Amino acid sequence: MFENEPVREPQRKRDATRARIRDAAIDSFRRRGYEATTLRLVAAECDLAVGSAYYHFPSKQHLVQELFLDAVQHQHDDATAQFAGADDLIQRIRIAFTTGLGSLEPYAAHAGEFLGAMTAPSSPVNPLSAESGPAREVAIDVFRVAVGGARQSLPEDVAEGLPEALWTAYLLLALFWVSDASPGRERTTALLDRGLRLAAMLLPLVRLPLLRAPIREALALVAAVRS
Amino acid sequence: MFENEPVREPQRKRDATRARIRDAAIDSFRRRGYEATTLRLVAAECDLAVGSAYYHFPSKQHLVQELFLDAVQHQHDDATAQFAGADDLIQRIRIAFTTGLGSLEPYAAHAGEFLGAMTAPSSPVNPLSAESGPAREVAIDVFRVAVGGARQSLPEDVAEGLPEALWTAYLLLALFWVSDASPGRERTTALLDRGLRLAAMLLPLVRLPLLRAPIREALALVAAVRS
DNA sequence: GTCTATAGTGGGATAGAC
DNA sequence: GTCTATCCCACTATAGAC
Repeated sequence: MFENEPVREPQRKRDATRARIRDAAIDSFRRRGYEATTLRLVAAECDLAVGSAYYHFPSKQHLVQELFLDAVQHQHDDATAQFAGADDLIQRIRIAFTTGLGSLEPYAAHAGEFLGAMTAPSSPVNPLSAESGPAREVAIDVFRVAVGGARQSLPEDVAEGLPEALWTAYLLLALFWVSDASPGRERTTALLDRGLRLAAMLLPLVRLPLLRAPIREALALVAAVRS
Repeated sequence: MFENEPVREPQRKRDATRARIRDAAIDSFRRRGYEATTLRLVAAECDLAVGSAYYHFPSKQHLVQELFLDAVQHQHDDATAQFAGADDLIQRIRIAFTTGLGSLEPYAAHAGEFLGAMTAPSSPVNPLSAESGPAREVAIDVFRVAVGGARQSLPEDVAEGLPEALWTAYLLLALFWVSDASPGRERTTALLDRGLRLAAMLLPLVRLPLLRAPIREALALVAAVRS
């Protein structure tokens, strides 16, 4: 209230402990996956009691939230770096997708275990949940920059709806990626290639009068998914 | 080996017990949802011990499998009845979708809880898993009949790839439906309407030479998802 | 305000006796 | 085939130490 020190000191300690738990949990998620990561283990690796971990994070799923924030931050940084040398729309979209999947790569061995936590609508880790808002904003922004910085010009409604549509497509691709057991996840790469080739085919047709109505309808459909 | 009776009798008992557990579980899933359904409760409602339930079904998820088999059978029956009076392609596709969602309606209150069990790639309940094969075949067949019995004729490759593409779209619509909290799930209905309107718009364009390549690419993309 | 220690609940799943 | 007993987990409760 009247002094800074008594507040700031505990705050630093609080944050330091939080960070220790966070880092140990993320490390364990990478090495052991979601299910084999128990809060007993995480707490022990921090030399803390189980109750202390629960004091800082109300549930195991909230620790997964930290993982996603970390991953999306990496995606953002990697994409930003690669966007510098690319002005073609399709190429920039590819960068947005591949950096996203790249940020999940450390968890690839156990990726499927996280889906259960992610898909429950009541889960804080659900990509559409309020608690996932910050991570979601960063992710969508990557797609906004990808579209906005491209050399090609798009009809206004397409340019506006496209980033969210791409983010939705990215979630679905990640869903596929998780189940992809092919060597080097080549099936996911092939699927992405096909999607981008399709996009490249549709790009020149986007101003065709005959296709205006279907395109508007398709955009409205994607917009209806999030609203 | 050498007689029928000693084999057949236990077989009947075995099936009867299995059916009791199955029905009690499905009933509990409807009333209590996935999480609140415990095998202790289900076993108690069958006057059995927990271990006995596990003797017949190796996991809770295998009981969800029974639920899906039951639901898809209802979809199949309802759709078959309604197909009799409809020969328009779009209308038949609508029937396939609405009967599918209708078969899930009894579980609507707790639908989200099942997603976690469904999306884990290792889960037997995953729609793409080997164990889900029987349920999947019935479901895809509904879409095959919907397309095959329509008055409109389609290019051969479209007619062949469309049923699986529609089934995939149905899974995605169900994914949306699960999270749809709008009154009467009207957002899901609106989404389906939009999708069908889009399909109706594209239908007359399907033989347009300019669109042959993108359409083939789109079908190949969906086919790549299952393979 | 931060953390520990401890004990407990109830759930999925399993082992082994009968 | 069925049971009882048991394991390990996420999570909660609480009382008190620093």
